[in-house]
This record gives sequence, structure tokens and C-alpha cells, in this order.
Amino acid sequence: MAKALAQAPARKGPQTAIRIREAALELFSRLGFERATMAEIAAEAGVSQATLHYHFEDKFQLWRAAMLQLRAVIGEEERLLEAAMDSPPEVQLRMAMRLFLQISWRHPALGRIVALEGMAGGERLEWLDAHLIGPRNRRLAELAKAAIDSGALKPFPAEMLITTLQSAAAGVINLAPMMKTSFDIDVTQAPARAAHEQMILDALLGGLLTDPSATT
Amino acid sequence: MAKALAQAPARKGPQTAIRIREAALELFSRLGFERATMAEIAAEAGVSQATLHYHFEDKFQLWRAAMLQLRAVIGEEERLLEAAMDSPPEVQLRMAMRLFLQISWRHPALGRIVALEGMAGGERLEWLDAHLIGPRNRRLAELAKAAIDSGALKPFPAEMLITTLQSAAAGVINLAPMMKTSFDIDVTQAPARAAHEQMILDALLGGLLTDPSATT
DNA sequence: TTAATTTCTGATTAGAAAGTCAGAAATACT
DNA sequence: AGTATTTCTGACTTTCTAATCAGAAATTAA
Repeated sequence: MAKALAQAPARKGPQTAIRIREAALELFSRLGFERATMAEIAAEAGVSQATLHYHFEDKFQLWRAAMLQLRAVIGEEERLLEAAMDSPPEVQLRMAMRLFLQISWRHPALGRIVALEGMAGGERLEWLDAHLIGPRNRRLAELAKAAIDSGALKPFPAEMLITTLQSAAAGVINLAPMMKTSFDIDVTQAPARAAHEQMILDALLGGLLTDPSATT
Repeated sequence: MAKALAQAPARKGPQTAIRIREAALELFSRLGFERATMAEIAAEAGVSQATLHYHFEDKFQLWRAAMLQLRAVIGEEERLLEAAMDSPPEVQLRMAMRLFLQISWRHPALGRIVALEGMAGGERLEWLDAHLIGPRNRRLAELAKAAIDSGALKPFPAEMLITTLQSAAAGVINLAPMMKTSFDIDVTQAPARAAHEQMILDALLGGLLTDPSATT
């Protein structure tokens, strides 16, 4: 079932499991768990359906494996934030927002997954909370509380604030298909992305901070 | 199949079809089209699965029927907005946001549906755009453009702005299960809802308007 | 009451999707 | 070379779900 010894893989290169995870991540995040079928994922990865079951026990485990790929992404975010741990909380918060935007554009699957499972609740949300989003959510909430305590941020409930900021930042990215359908706008183009980043940082933090000029 | 003559209904009262639509709306909006099964909807409505097919041709038509219930909601929003058509655009926009918040709390299904189908794209998004969300989206974008032209709003791309405002406002509402899981907060309680409304209006429009003190 | 109509259900069917398995194909080891 | 191991696949089974249908139950109309 799994590789017992260190050995170069056969047949289709060492990338098979990786390609499967990537295909799974894309389809799971865009369509949700049940709408994404094993057959589709297999086709997208260019392997047979049985190969999926060779590498991954079942659909749920494939889903978890795909999600764990996002941990590297989260990890990167965390590392960059930790480097700025000595800065005032509102500066850290602004940096977190900027990071979140960049990462969301590069890995739109994360935001879509959170939106999908965060709405539905259930087993997969529990898993996501434990392994991916929970620690980050609570860390960011603490950051917001600190910024509020220091008087830099308006005193809104920190948890709602964090969720709202993330929803606002991910909105246009997640809803790219709707932007195309309703407005005939392709937001994935570079100029649109730049305008979006500008807008989110300017509009949201410009409105939330008690003294917007404090941070760049 | 359908009622041919005006006649009082039999058995389970005239409410059967309505109850089915309500159950369908709740499940479709929370879980998405495929994850919501006909059996679940039937159970939730307290009827047999076959009854669903008596009242509605197939699953997609049941989905559309459930969505059309939301048109009354949208209609209410539109009517109240039209009453203020002579106000300056930024006042209308603020009123639209306030309305959106109230309606989203009362009918959380709308925001969830938009989030679900707006991410996935496809046939149902096309239908939603044509029958529910497209006209409203485009009207709000025009409103934002007018507010920008008048100098009341910062010059961001109007379509992104509208989508972001709606995403921000609906975020906490849609992600209520995640708020519970990650923060153990039940945002459906009245005090939380009031704080949320306050936060959205203050934070978002306070940041976006060039002169925040202009509107109440 | 009787007949007609509408509403509803249990039983069944057809099809899709996840998951299994024996064995083929490729590679690594000796 | 030959053997062992890993990787992969086609064919199959099982489970789940939408959809069908004949007829029961309730109601109305006569």
C-alpha cells in the first residue's frame, strides 16, 4: 500500500501522488467534497480511478491529504508573521492582511475550502479547525484584541472582525465565476489583482484603524 | 401533476409544497445542490420522497422553486431602495448595505447560495444570475459608480467593491458554523447580530467614504 | 352514496459513484 | 539474466440516490 523502502517509484514518475493531490485540491475546493467525484479527480490527474485508491485509502483521506498540502502555505504565512512579532499589533495585523491577500491569490483553494466547509459545518470543518484554520483564526483574533487594547483598532468583537476581514479579502477571489457571469470581468488578470489588493488594504484597514496614517 | 382546478387540497394541508420548498432552501443553501439529498429534504419536510417528485418534476426544478422563494426577499429589498432613489448615491449605498445586513440575518440562505454557486460556476450560477442576483449586482455596481463619480466614494472598481462589501457583510453570517467551531461563539444571538451590524457599517463605509460623516 | 380528483406513499428501477481485487507493467535488486 | 517490489489498471461489487409507478388515502362534487 505505502512505500515500505526508500526506492525510486515505477511507471509514471514520482509525481503521481502529488498530481492526484493537486487535482483533488482544485476540484474539492471548487466543487466541494461530494460534487467532486473520484473519477473526475483521476481523469484530471491522468490516472485510473483505482490508482486513487492505491495511494489513498478512501475519499475522505484523499481530501485530508489534499488539505495537508495547504499546511505548507499556512506555514509560510506563519513564518513571515513571526518575524514581525515585535512590531505593534496593528502593524502585524496589516501585514497579516497583506500576506493573506497574496497567498489567497496564489492558492485560491484555501479560501474556497474555508467558505465551503465553514458554511456546512460537520466532520470536515472539525478536522480543518484542528489542523489548518483553527490555530490561525485564534492567533489572529488575539492579534486583533491586542490592537484593540492598545487603542489602535476600533473596539469591535475581535473574532467577528477577523472573520469579516478574511471574508472581505477572499470575496472577490472566491467569487471569480460570479464576477465573470454577473459583470463579465476576469478578476484573475494581474491588473485586477493589483487593484483588488489596493482596495482591500485601503478600504478595510483605512476604515478600521483609529489612526489610519500610523502604518504604511 | 399540478393542480388543474381551483380546489382545496387533500391530506396534509395546503402547506405541503411550501414546507418542501422551505426544507429544500435550507438544505440546498447549507450543503449545496448535490450534498442535499431528496431523502433528507423529504424527511425534513415530513413527507415521503415520492411526494417531492409529485410536486416538483426533478431535483433541479425543486432547487429553482426554492430559489424563487428568495425572489420575494430580493423584491422587498428593491422596493425599499427604490423609495430612496432621489437620495445621493452614497446614502442609497449605505441604505443598501443596511438592508442587505437585515435581510441576510433574516434569510441567511441567500448569502449561502450565492457563495456556493458563485464559487462553482456552471448552470445554476447562470440561472441565479438571470433570475436573482444579476440584476441586483449590476444595479448596485451602477450605484457605486455614481457614488464614485460624485466624489463621495473612493475610486475603486465598482464591481469589486460591491462584491467585497457583500462578502464582508455576509461573511460572519455564512460562516456561523465556523465561528462556533473556531471561537465557540454563537453569532445568531441578538446581541452578536447588533454588534455585527454596527461593525460592518462603521468599518466598511467608514473606511470607504471620502467623508464618513456625510451620512448617518 | 357514489364517482371523480387530488394528494400522497411503498416498492421498485436505473444509474452513478465509491470502493475492491487479481493481475499486468514497470522498475529495482542480486 | 532472474526475482522481488512497487506502481498501476480493467473489471467487478456494493452502496447510495434520483426518479418511476401502481395504487392507497383523503377530499370534493354529483
